[in-house]
Amino acid sequence: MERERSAGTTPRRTTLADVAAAAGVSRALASIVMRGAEGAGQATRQRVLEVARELGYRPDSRARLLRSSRTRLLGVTFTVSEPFHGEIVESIYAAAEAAGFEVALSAVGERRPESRAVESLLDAGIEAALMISPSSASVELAAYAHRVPVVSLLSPVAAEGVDVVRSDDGAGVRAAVEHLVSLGHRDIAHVDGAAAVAASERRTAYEAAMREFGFGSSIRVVNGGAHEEDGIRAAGELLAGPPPDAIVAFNDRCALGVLEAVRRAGLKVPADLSVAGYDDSQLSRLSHVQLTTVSQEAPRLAEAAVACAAARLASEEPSGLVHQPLLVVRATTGPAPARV
Amino acid sequence: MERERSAGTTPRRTTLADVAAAAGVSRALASIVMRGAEGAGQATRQRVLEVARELGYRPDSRARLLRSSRTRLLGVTFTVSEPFHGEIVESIYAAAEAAGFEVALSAVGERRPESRAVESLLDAGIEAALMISPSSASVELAAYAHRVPVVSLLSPVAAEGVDVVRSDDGAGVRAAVEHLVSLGHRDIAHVDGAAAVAASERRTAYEAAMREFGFGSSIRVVNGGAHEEDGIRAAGELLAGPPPDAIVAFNDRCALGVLEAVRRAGLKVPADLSVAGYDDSQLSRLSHVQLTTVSQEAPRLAEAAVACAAARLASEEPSGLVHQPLLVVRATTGPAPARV
DNA sequence: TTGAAAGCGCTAACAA
DNA sequence: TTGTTAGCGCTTTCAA
Repeated sequence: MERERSAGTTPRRTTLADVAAAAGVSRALASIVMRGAEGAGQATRQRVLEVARELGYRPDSRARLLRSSRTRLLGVTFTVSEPFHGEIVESIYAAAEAAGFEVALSAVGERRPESRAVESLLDAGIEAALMISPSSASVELAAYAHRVPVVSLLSPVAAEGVDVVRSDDGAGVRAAVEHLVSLGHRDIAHVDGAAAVAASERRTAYEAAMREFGFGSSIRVVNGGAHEEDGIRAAGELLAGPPPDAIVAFNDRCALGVLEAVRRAGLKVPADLSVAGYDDSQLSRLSHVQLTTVSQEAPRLAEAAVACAAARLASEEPSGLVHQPLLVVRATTGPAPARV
Repeated sequence: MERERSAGTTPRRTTLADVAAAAGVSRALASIVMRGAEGAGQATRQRVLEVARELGYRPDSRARLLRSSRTRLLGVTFTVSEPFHGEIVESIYAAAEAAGFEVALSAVGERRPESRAVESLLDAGIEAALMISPSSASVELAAYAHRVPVVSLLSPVAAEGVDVVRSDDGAGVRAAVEHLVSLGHRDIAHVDGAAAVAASERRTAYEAAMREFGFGSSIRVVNGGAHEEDGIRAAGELLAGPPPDAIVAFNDRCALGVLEAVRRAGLKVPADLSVAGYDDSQLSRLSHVQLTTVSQEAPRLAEAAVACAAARLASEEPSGLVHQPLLVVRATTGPAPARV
């Protein structure tokens, strides 16, 4: 079965020149119309647009990208195996579109280092890079930032010229602890994120909050991590001794592991023990999970990141880089059990 | 703080012309060397490469894409909220690189229809499109296929000119059923995928396998879906009456829901009831899940898809489009309980 | 083996 | 308001 597009027969794609010719105007004018730029009369505009639609014209992004100084293209690096990154990516598309930007995606994975992901975006002509949880060293990030504005999402890296958009983890953790305290819990433990991004900030905030509420003496931090396995292991350690009243986990995936271990140990959640996560990921919203967690509000984070990039491109100072997280109370936290 | 890249100061990126000039050759020759094409002497090649490295030259993909007829760019559409898609994407990067292709990603999401995802790739100059679980109608797919070779991954769509790369779901489900039968199970139920892609094929295969093993009379299909919630709901229905020996779920996420409901009903897995999933997703591999499942082997699927696209581009007939899945036995299936 | 010339499809100065 | 003229950085004939 021969296809239309097979060797030789390829029906050339409609170009701007075709549209211009059919509408009886110059290419430049057609370009102005297609871009919605000013400099064309009402009548012409109508006609060109009409013709373009009839011919099924679509601008060639390669040519556009090559030629224009303002590509209005935003590069995004994300880790393909992180569900929360996916949520942010989706929101970035929406925010970018609203702000008149296109989006170029580049995945980071086990066999695809972040450096390659960024380089390929740079080669593609992005105007700014949004990096979700960047893992590159500060010097590398600074080098990228030397080329285009770089916005780090989620991770509070300190690199010259890199803007950090994130939610206030300290406030988020504090809110979780406060919520548990208000439910009567005292012996609140923390399963931390170990070497994960933002782990130390959350750990510190947990300790500060415990002291603030007068439970400095019951501070208990266990080495955890960012994934389910880590939560299970950490909770295992925690339950080897007398169980705490409640556990604040580094993130949702970790919290899921904690929940699993806690239930496996025969304890009821939240009757015997409350658990809180962090991220408000889709996982936490599942009907059988109903995890109390802290939302970073992906859509707003994405908006802030896009706005930040836009500001830098307009040589303005970005604002609203730190966003206040939101406690989402679901079913894994409840009143503390009556004390002995 | 002024940045180097701020207004006016932008240090022009090194171009091929710079490299050519520095190496004392023509742009054309430098291009040949950079592409690794033939037509340059050993010495020249060395020198040009050296100079390029010194100057930190990186080819501009926009220009390259615009000019060359063979862009060697593969477009990939995927759904950002589907973990399994992510696994495939990662494997596609590896397979594409091995085959000398670049990859352009375009996400499909709730607010970003597949049509937009594909169109943007087309505008970017892709040579072929790999669509993971495409949801577009046949006519649309056929229209895309009219422009570039289109490969559908996972979903067995029937559209003119679209190649389907997938694993043999029938064989996979049959293997799961056979496994359960060999463990002594008879009353094996199926929670199907409802309207999900490939659901009907798996359902049919389940029924066929049950008949094949002589348990046609205990065929039991419950309306499920592709996500955890669906599994919970379906298992709830199933457990309203006398529970089956084993359950084969549409996919892993559904199986996770089934597991949850089963355990909530006080049954032990696999002591009281065995559960099998489909996909061998990362979820299924988690230490506390250890789900018996059927692997579609993402890396091999990705390789096959890339090979298929490459074949089409070379005007050859693709082969190896249907891949044999692999049963992965973990901890959620075990011997049938002793019968009454 | 090398180089000169001609564009890919588009945008951006400028002039009319 | 419109059209003309130059390219963006690269690849691709074609001739030397």
